[in-house]
Amino acid sequence: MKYVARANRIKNILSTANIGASVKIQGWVRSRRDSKGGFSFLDISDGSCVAGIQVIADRSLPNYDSEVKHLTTGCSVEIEGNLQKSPGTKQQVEVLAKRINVIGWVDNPTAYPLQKKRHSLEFLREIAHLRARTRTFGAVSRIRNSLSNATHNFFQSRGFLYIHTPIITPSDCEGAGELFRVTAIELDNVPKNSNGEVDFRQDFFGRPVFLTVSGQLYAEAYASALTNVYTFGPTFRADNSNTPRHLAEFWMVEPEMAFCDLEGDMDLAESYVKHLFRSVLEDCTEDIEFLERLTPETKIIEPLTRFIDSEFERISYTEAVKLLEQSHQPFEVPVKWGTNLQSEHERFLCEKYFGKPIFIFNYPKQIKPFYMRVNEDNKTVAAMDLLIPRIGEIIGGSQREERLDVLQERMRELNIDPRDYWWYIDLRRFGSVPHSGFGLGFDRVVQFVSGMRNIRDVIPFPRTPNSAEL
RNA sequence: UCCUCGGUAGCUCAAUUGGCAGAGCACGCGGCUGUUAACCGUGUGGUUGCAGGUUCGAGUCCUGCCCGGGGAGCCA
Repeated sequence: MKYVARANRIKNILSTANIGASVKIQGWVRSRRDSKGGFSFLDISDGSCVAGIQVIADRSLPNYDSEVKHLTTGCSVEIEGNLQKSPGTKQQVEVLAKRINVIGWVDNPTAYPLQKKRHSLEFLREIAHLRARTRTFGAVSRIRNSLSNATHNFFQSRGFLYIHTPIITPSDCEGAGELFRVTAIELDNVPKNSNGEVDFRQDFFGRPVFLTVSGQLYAEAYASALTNVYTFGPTFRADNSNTPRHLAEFWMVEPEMAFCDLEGDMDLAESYVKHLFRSVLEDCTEDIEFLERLTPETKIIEPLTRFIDSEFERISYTEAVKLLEQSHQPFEVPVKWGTNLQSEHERFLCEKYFGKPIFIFNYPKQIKPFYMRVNEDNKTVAAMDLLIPRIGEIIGGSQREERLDVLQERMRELNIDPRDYWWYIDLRRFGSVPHSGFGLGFDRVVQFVSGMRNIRDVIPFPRTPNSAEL
């Protein structure tokens, strides 16, 4: 038997609903229900849409008693038949099977973890290799794909170049969290120098290297030649963060624009996020509706629509602090200019006070890294965060410090060795330009759009502290 | 990492004051004239997270550890 990648999948068969047409479907059995009439209903899914297709398997099929009656959830099948109008109320059309081939049995149905009933997300997380077969994870996967596609469409249509920044890097991108070390040294035979320290000169790269925590510094180099660029790749943080919003391996979209200031940065961020919302609403309507039905307490479509049609709020850090002070809310931690805003503060502003996505910009320079551009007041830097309800921060960005002397001064203040950043400093010596960029936590956007509570459920195989089982 | 709640059958959960470890679903078998969380009957299924302790007796109480959820911090 020959197999080819098929274009005509269940989604297409259901949407064209061509009564009488001869169809072939390949997929996995979601459930089998035996009718009183001596035939069976099969619910078949191939991951192309939320709905499965109903197949009528009559007892006149030659393998009805020997095979069809023994099909269980998870078996893979190939079915040929004719599309007919369904007398049932839950679907418009169904397939009257002429031939049912079982491709792969579930050899021990009791051991197959997925059942017809609803499973907890925590349980499904333990069987990440099978959870894509559920409606929920199918929907999330299609949404993730759509957002990914929309990302490229957005930047490509604006002339941004997609660049591939390195995954392995000697740079620790100051302030972006803990690093995973990459080494080819045999850990039971570590080379030491005369001081008893690990001798990285004997390692693969002849120096210490890490997995990237951000492509930003490299993107700056390319923006300083190609004007507008973006990266979209995996990012690694070894922070011991145990929250529903953090992954040790996540995906980040990082545009970087030459000749662009902080306001231009926020403008682009706003356009981009709205483009994502708009296109996923259109592209994955059924998936989003399905997920919203699953968790009715989490509204998705209404806020998405409202955010697309409204201006995101823009407020400076200093104004935000004032607002919080005047709010008379019973915060656990009091607001104080010069310190990081607490989650409760951000949530109040974003969810309660404004009720929509907000940019907070111009943060105190003492809580931000060396590369952010120092403002006129010499107290704040041109940084911005975009917060959205329910998720919190999805974007962190800034205008970069393009002035050589100011950059060097900042590095001295923060005790950063300029020799580690010689090439980054070079960019300020040779045709420096004002430039800006940001990083968008892609998985967090998927989380927001899908309504999933835990970020571990929007990436196929999540990596978190103490968890990389498969 | 800290705070907090939890871990009982393959899954979702119950078990009163410390007193015989249960139900639904799944799976097997039988039944049923179009089902769709199918239904009816019946059967299989347990080291109560792990290791100690208290007690005549521990799923239940105590100590330590492991794992999971929620919150916080760090961030995207």
